[in-house]
Amino acid sequence: MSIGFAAGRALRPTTKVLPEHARGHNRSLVLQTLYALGKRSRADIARETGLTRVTVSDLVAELIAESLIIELGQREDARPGKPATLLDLNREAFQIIGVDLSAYAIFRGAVLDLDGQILARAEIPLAGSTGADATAKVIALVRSLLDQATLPILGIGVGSPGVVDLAGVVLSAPNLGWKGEELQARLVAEFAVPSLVINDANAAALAEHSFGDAESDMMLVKIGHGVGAGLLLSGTPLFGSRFAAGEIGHVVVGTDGGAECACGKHGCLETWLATPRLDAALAAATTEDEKHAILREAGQRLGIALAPVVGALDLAEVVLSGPTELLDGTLATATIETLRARTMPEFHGNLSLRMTALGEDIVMRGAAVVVLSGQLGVS
Amino acid sequence: MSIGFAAGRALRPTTKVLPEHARGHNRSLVLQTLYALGKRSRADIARETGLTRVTVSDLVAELIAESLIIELGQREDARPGKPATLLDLNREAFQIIGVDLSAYAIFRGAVLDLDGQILARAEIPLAGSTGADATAKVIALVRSLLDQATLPILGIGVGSPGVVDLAGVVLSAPNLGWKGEELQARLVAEFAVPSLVINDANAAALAEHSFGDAESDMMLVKIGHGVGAGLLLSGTPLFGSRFAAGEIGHVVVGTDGGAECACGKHGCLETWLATPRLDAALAAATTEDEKHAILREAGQRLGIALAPVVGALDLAEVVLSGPTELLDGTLATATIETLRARTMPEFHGNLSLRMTALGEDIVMRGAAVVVLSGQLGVS
DNA sequence: ATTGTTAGTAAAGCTTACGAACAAACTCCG
DNA sequence: CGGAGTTTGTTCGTAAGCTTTACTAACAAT
Repeated sequence: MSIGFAAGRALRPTTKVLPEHARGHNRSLVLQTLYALGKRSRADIARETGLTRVTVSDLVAELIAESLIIELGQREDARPGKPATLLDLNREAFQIIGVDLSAYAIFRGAVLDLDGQILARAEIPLAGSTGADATAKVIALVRSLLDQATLPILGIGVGSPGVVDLAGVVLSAPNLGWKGEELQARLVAEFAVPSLVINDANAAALAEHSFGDAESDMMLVKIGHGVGAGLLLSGTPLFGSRFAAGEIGHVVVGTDGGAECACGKHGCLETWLATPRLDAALAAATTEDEKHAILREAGQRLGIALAPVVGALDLAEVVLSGPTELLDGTLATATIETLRARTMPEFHGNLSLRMTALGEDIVMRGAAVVVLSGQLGVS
Repeated sequence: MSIGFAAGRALRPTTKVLPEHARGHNRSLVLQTLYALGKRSRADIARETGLTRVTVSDLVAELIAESLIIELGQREDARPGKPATLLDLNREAFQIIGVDLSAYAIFRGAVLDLDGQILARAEIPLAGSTGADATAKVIALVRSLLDQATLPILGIGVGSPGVVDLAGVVLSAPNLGWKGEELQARLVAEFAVPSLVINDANAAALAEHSFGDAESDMMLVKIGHGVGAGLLLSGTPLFGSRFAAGEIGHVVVGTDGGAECACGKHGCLETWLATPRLDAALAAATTEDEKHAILREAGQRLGIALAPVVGALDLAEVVLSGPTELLDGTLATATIETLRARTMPEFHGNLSLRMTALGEDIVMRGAAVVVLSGQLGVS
């Protein structure tokens, strides 16, 4: 009496599932195996997935016909039995457009290969554009990237600030003046290419998971002009009941006041950590000790705000993304110390906090992951 | 190129899926429809699930053969066409054992019907038992409940305090002296009945979702001798990377010290909210104003701790479970006011906080939900 | 009585995955 | 060198699952 597909506890079923859906799943499973583990024979894939060689051969034939997989010739090493024919994702067949709308005053984008490597870049200054003008700049940026692509495009991925729903509608992005902007639909209409729009911090979290060997339960805190977070739970991004998960910039920290925020409250996380505020405070400081104290305070505030989240979600890992010169060092150290001091050591002793190694490209690469995941079921 | 079964974003596939799994899913879908919506004809179910009448008939025949569904006879109301044969879950066919190990100094249990109604109760004083003795008392309690059951048992559900993994091993429950206690396996070995052990707060959250019309993204905060939480995200309980999700009792609250906790830290959530502490503080208070202030303070502390969690997860609802005389009123009011003041009104303005209506039976009923969900895919 | 509608079933067909069996191609070892 | 054993990948036939099509049964409306 086995129910549902989730391991562990059963999910409440909500929609019918047909055998063809199961096939789609198994198809992705084959792609996933090749994507993650590299060159493999059909028999290897069968062993790793639990499917039979027959079924794998069938799926592989279909995928070869679609040019998603290629045969690489026979395996070299000498061993008994008929030599295996190696397969791999056809990594030379497609490219991906990744776009990052979260930087200050500039939209950035890149052409990436299926492994997430950046092949070409483009950017366009925002120059104060909002609303429809900002949308036009996104379109222009994507167009210039498509010109630079040298292979067919698997899809367009966009990491946008603000609240983004599952249909890629930017429900709210104050800085860009968007409210209910149907960006994903617009991209599909404009370019007739599969397009996916997702929140910037969620994209970053996915990038860190795919390319930065992050754990499956992690939180990525993105610090820039604003402060936001992306949450990965069991490897899946969390969207929240109103698609506003991770919007922690305006959560009040501590019980002792704090500076006034643009939102009207006092002591929001952003008042402690947004880079303009930090830069200003550091510029006003005269001694190294003062600067040190400012960064320590900021790190502690972040730790105070994150402690309940880390505890409630039992997170294994927190990753910071933002200007290294501000975050790495004193600030990060203060954050992890505060986090450890305010949570259960038994449960969270091996909690780790680190900077992302993906730098400024994290959102673009995360946008590429969204495309890979959405189009191939791979990540 | 549709991938995966999750709506919205694709999941990374991890295991093969066969047509028979799809059938299990659709089977649950039929049961779920009858469970949630009540009496229905085959044709009704077909319309609601999207499956064809043929497939529904086939599944129903199988379920009738297993006595999980019964035919109730023809629909009464007059309308054109052949009269429909109404079906329903065979609610008289099975009963469920639900056990709550989270109360102070006592284990409680009940025999429940498939609708979660309590048919009989039993309890056994803990009398200081820990370790194997405590386990023996669980077994004894279940045995006495099985004696009271009047129908075959669908399964045994247990809500245990502490950290419980997906195999029903209580990894850690300090008050019961359990460390790696394989309670679920023990119950199966002892009674040869499907058994499921889950964390008490998670069970409570599931009960609130199934019987207390809670939203799908909610947090249930359980306040008693300790403080813990159960999180439901898209209707699914969150377990966390080390199965310790919801363990917020020892998260430090605020930036202004606080009483010393049994864990060694100062200002843990439990030092503000655990019922023995609250009772003691209230007993020491002389005036009504003082008592009011104590409850206000406790509520505010809870709000301070929950605000980052509510913000990060974009929760729509927080439910409190525990002694009504302490929680309902001043404390709950202070909590929701604090929560609102410390989160984004745009996103969380319609956040609601309320007491559970399920009272002391919440964990037992949640344990029953776990059985229903695990055995039938229904909840 | 005729017409039209609804419920449920039967038959046939398609898709998907599986197991059995086999040919090809290799290594190993006497 | 040549047989034995191993491994790969394919072919063939089968079982399971859902769909479409077509049917019968049973009713209301006219």
